[in-house]
Amino acid sequence: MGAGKTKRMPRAVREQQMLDAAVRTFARRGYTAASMDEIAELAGVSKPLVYLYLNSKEDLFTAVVRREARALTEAVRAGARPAGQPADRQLWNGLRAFFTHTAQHPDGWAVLHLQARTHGERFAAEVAAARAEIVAFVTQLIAAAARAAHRDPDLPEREVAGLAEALVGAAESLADWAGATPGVTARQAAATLMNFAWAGLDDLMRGRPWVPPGDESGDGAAARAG
Amino acid sequence: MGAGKTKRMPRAVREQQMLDAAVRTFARRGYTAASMDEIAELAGVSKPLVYLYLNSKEDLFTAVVRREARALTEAVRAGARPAGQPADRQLWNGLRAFFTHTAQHPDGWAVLHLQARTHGERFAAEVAAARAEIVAFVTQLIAAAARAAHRDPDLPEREVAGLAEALVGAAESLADWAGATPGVTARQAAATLMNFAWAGLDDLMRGRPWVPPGDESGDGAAARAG
Amino acid sequence: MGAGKTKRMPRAVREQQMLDAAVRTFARRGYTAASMDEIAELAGVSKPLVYLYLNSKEDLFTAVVRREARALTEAVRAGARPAGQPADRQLWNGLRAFFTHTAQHPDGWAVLHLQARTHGERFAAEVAAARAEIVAFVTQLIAAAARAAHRDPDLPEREVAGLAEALVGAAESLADWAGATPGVTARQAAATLMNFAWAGLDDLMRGRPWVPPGDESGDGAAARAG
Amino acid sequence: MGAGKTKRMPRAVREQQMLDAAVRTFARRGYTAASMDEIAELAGVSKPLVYLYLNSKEDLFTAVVRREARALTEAVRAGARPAGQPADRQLWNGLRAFFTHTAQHPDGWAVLHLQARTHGERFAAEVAAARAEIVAFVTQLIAAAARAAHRDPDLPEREVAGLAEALVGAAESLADWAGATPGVTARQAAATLMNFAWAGLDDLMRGRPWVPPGDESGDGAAARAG
DNA sequence: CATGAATGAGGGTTCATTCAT
DNA sequence: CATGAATGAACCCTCATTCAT
Repeated sequence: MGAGKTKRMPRAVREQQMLDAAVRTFARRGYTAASMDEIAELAGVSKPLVYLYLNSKEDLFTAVVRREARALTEAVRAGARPAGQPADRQLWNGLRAFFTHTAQHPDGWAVLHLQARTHGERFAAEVAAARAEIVAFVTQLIAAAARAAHRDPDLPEREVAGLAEALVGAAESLADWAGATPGVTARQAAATLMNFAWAGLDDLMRGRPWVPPGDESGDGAAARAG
Repeated sequence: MGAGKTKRMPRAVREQQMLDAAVRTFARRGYTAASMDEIAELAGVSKPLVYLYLNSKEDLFTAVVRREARALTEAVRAGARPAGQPADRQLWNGLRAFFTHTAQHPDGWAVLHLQARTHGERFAAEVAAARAEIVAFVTQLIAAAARAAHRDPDLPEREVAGLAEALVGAAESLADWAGATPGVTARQAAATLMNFAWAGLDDLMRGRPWVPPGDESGDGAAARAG
Repeated sequence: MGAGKTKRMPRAVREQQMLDAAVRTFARRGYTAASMDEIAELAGVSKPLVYLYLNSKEDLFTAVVRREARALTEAVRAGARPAGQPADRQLWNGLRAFFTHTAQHPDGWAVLHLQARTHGERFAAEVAAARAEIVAFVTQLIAAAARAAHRDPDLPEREVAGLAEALVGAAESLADWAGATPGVTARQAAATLMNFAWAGLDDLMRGRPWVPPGDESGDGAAARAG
Repeated sequence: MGAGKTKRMPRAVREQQMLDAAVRTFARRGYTAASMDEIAELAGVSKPLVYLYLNSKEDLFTAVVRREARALTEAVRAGARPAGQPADRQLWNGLRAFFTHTAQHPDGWAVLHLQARTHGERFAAEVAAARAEIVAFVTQLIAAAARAAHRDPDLPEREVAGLAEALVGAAESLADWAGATPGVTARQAAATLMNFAWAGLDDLMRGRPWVPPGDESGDGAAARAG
């Protein structure tokens, strides 16, 4: 019953183990400094097996990026469902899912946010596609909110794109911050960002925070927003 | 008197040439792919001289990061001066300086934002220190604004820190976006961010944008906000 | 009943299939570049079976060389039979058999002539043995011809050995040449070599070619010689 | 005065040392089995230096082949000069040069004759070009002899090509034989081949050998031909 | 200080080969 | 005997770094 060198596992399982080891190693060492030897050892297999299944360091990294990107976008999509709700509520739910996921998968987040963008066009394109998906989602939320407020004629497309970029960038930064600051929950990070983005600093200063909806799927207390 | 090999320049000048070549090479190739040979050649000096002045690749990269970080923080600080103005005005000026600087020094920005964070703790710490300085500045602006609105008792320190993080992250993201989107000026990026951060999406949707102050230090027309 | 995976063949048959695949692969890829995977796949068997029957890549190659060498010497011996005929006739028949065999088994010839001599002493020795056999046969033909012409006292043994070497080398070279030159038949190659070796260039120049015997075992017309 | 690690040699010298080591290693081990480590060690330098000067294993082998091929063809060309002499005399001189060179450079000969033809089209083409040059030379000699004997109308071009191939093949084979048989001189090998090729076996048997011209450049005694 | 010779150390990649099922 | 998981051992190649001239 000991866990001494478990052997002969099906390929799919071994592959996931390798990807797990790779995420961790790439996150900690960086793409270049991470050696295939280290990844193989951490995965508990020999190097040739890694090559047999994943072909090359580049392919391995691509597989890692793809897996982590998909997991993140899936989490956000699932969190923001269903589509019918008001824009701020969808955003609130999506952000909570985002911060929860990045908090639970810090290595994956580091690979996506730091490593994948700096080591070759191929990887950058992979992660850019996933990010574009999220930016598009936010863009659409903003446009929906504008429609709901009968505001669309005056918001040029590029301005909306800039706002979405700003919001996503703020979220990414807060994810790093929450990861580095002990005691900050996903809910708190989301609340801070909703206040910032939805209410704005001026309203915040005047004591008019954004108020989270009474949610039923949450983890207990309502977010303390300011 | 010919324009052949320029000779015998003071050490400080030679060093700046090396750093210039290094920024460019590190930005284009990435830290690992950049070779000392290429940097020396681009700087127009011999490789041993690079080692004599900068000691090692790691030290060279550190020097580059330090120089670029200092230049960026200096630019922002200078832009936000003098200290007495209203918080939104200081922020507006600081952001314009930030976007102007990143637009004019894309290689330096790439090194700081992409390379330095992904190649070892030492470099990451270096750039984190500079970033912390800017975050502190923004934090203090928000606190000042809160005080001005008699709001401080209810804004916990951590919340302010989170807001500052969000704002800085949004700015970084917009800097990338502006760099990649032709036709977006520093002023437009700053205006978009001020709208987003100061007025908030809800106000924006209702047609209540943040209005830039008639500025005297600016480069011409008032920002078109919204 | 279906034509699916043919099963349960006797060991001898399976082994020949493996050797067939191996000759082809070794000839096309070369000894080192040929992979056991490719050979097994081409043979339609699993890799472990190859190892079960042939032990190792080295043994497999040795078996291939041995089989092809034996086939070639057998063909030449059979062609030159019966022993009683005049030397030039035996040589003529043996050469025709040689060129016919190399033309019909180009992969085997390539393995023997190119691969086996360049990948280790062990293989070189194997093919050298077979070659020595043919050289010995030619040597004996020359000695017989000398005896028939009452010439032996003056032909030292080493000289005869050299002549046999020259003749065999010329044949090998012509086999390559015939294989690479479209339209050259085995009979023509043999005729060219008989002219060269038996008549000699000087006689050829003077219009005195060697004339092939009216043969009864041949494939039709008499050789056009010159 | 000891030969302890001589250092800092000019590039041209080091390159020749590397090529020397490479010829030897490639000849003994074969292209694939020869490791760059072994070559570097035999050359008395570190592996990176080999790569710095010769770029890659493939390039190194190409350089070796080119150098050895050029040396061989140069030797033959020089031996056969001047062009005005009778064909058999030119051939005789060329052959002596050929056997002398192959005897003095057995490793180079092995690389050209065995290794270069079996390890990739690129190398094969390189050596084929050199061989074609020699074949062309022989072809022209035969044609000249035919013209001198008023024999050209009846010797088709392909037949001449075949004869040249046969002669060159015989020479190659005799070079191997002479290299492997102690006591066989270049002169003896050349005499054997001249007898074989020029006089022909039939004449030889009848006691009519080809007689070497009284040469003045030779190494002493006249060739004992038969 | 330029030039260029020189290397230690390590990383990616590939096979022949074996064993459990 | 097929299948496919698994590895030991090498090999090619590169680069930061140093030293003599």
